[in-house]
Amino acid sequence: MSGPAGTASSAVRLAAETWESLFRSQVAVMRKLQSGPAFKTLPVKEYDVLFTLSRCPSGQLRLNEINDKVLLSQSSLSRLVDRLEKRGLVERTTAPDDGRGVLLALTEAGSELQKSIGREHVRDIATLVAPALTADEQRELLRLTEKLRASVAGH
Amino acid sequence: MSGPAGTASSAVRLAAETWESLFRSQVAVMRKLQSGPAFKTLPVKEYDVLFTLSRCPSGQLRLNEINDKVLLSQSSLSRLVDRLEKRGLVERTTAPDDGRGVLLALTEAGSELQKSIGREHVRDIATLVAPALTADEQRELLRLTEKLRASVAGH
DNA sequence: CACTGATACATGCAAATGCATCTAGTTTGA
DNA sequence: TCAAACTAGATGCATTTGCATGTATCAGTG
Repeated sequence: MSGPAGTASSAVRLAAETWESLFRSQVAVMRKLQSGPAFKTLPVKEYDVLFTLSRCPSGQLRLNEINDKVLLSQSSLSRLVDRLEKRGLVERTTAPDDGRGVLLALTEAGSELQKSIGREHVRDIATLVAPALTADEQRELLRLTEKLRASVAGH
Repeated sequence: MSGPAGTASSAVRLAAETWESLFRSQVAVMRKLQSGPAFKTLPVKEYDVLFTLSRCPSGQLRLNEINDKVLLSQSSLSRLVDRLEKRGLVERTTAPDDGRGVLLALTEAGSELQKSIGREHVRDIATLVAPALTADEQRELLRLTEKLRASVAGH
């Protein structure tokens, strides 16, 4: 180890406590959000897929791209998409440049439902987050979590 | 609405983007962590219960207290504890002051396993978090997420 | 071009999850 | 004091999840 005695272990401890706190805050917020009326018609994870598609400029995403954003196994996502497709909220298309791939796109109904739930969802989020942190603190939290995410994603 | 036009809506947007970033970073980190070899012997959620018990000064927690920390329904936690109990990692006891309640405590084997997985888990966390954020940034992230959690938990 | 290995997604099946409900213990209030 | 309302946790059952594997396509090598 480098540095004075105890330095390495306290760095490890700080990282662990930081993650623990991030994780618990996520649990606390998510618990409140998913119990709200916005998700009576559609589970949060299914909404999340609709949301991700709605944010995408091209309007289409590969399943494996979506899988990076969501905490679900590949097979679970495949079946989640089955359910969305059965409800007419999304459409599967074979990727033009890769015969193995599947492109997913929102249908009109899917887009409507996403917007409808999204409006309420966003209000719920603000109700939880705005009283907890100042705007500056929110911006800092946004910056730090984005930095963490980018670093972790890039191995 | 108060303030100049647009203020309220941009406050809502900031809160939503902050939450989104927090959530995605949690997904990215958790995905890496749970795919590591530390969780071959025990799923993350089950480890989390052992960990929570290990942190508790009295060594015992009520099921409903544990349920606040974990993103699981009451019934799922009940059965998760069944599995831990079947493996001899925890013990259920009727709460002395409330006949409805159940106190959960680690067994010796449970404590051993938690420590063993915990050591590796903590190293994995540090490997992800330390290269991503400076110590000061980690402390700030810890502070902000703890503030958020506390605010949300207190309604 | 055939062949080997890798990638993207689907599917069979066992396990985990959540909703609704049940049981039992506790608190409330008339 | 006692019935009604409430709370903690367990359980039946249908849905969701993940692991292992299957199928189809792609990429690289001789």
